[in-house]
Amino acid sequence: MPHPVVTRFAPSPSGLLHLGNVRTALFNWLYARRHGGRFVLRIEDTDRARSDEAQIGALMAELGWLGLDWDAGPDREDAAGPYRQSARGAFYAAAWQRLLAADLAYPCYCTPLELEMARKAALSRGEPPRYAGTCARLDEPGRAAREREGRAPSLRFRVPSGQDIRYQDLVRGPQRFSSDELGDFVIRRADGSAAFLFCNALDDSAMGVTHVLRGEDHVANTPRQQLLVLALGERVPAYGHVPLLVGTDGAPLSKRHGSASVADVRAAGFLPEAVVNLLARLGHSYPVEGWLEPAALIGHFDLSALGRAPAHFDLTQLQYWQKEAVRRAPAATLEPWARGRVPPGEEARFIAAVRANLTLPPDAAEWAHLIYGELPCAEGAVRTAIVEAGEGLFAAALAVTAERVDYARLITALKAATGRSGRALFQPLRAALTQRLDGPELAQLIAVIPERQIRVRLAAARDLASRTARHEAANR
RNA sequence: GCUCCCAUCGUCUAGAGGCCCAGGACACAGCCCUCUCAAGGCUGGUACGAGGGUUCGAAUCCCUCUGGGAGCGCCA
Repeated sequence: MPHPVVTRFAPSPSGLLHLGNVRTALFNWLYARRHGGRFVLRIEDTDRARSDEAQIGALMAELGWLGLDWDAGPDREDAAGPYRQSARGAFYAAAWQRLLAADLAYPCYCTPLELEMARKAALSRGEPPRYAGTCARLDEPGRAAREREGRAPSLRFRVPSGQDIRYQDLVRGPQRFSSDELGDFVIRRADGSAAFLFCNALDDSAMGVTHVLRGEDHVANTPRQQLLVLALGERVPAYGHVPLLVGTDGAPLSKRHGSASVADVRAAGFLPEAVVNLLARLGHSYPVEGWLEPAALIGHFDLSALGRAPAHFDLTQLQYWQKEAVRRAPAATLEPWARGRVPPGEEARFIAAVRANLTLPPDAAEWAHLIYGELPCAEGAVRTAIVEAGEGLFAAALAVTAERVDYARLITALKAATGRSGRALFQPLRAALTQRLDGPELAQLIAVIPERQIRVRLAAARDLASRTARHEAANR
């Protein structure tokens, strides 16, 4: 095994973990696991102002929640670390020195304002707004003069001219760029911090990353990063660019599409397995339909099955996978949905009774109320069902349940007493006991509704039916 | 403004010149099963963005248009 696969996820800890980002993280993870390789987590926190420890913790918690485990990362350091860029200053400084010494980089004294004006000017001339190379040929006196003006320089990489850069994109196939389309780019900001293009590429090489799957917004970065890595004499990883995730309307996925971040879907109560089953198929097709356990997700993952068109994230698809996930979830996963809403100790029995009717936690809350709560007076179709059945049914039911509640005994007795069966029997009973016409099997429900509530509800139904009957008789 | 990429049912997708008047899944509708809902089973409608080529033959190849996405930063 000459080249063990190493992939990575390199988020910047600013803001929430976006679904589009985790999808690329997932692809990298799947690819590494598929090939028995390593998956590493690197925190890109060079931009100090935008990062904080709490965010890093949250980010790791969310990845872990999804089941994406990493072999090395900020909490699992190894020889290739440190895995947070804020701790890699010395390493970057050494690289800048080497580039400077070889004249492959130069200080740039242009101010943000000057650059902005140059960009606008280029744009109005119909040219791409790339760096013009103003400081590229500055000699020592020129630099000294600018230093005296108090300008803090950034450091730019000197992009060679007239070079052809080609690479084989893992998902887009052969790519070709001319270095002349690339402006000299900043590798160290004026404040001394490392710029993305630079530290991202450098760290990938230093950490032995062999395959980089990332969003297609990085395609144009690839030739720059290759040039840079090559200039430093390091190894270049293979790159694959996956299309971005968009909302149902085709616009980039954002808040207004509902759930756009891992935090959102998690807060809504979606299970990680559901999220992963969906994400793994957005822009990637599996040869098998239906639910896949992590091992199968890994086993069937295939780079050549990655698509090149933007994929739409659709909440109704997530709902479907969620139902599948709930169906398979161990009781312990679902019990928290019940906690605090059902009598202590009843969680397991409650979940067992209603799980087929659950998709998200609010469903559990609703059923908990219908089962254990005080129900108001019946209305609408529920009321009609009760009234239509008549007082006798409920009176008989109360008689049979006076001592204890036994489902089989109750049904048998009611069939005998009323001559009713099937829908004519169950529907009014269901209506009286849950105030719903749909729901889990009655046997299941009766097993969890407290006996006292059963009698209260049956009595309420009986009274409602008799009151209505008298009322109608009086009106006649 | 310039450059690059993409384009099959509402959505996820299969399809790499004849196997496709386009297959599967989700969603939707109907039926069956069933005390109801869900699940399950069956059935149905809905798509190759448009126009030109190439070819005996095109969803598949080429061109134009249209639509979408991305990039051109001291943002990552």
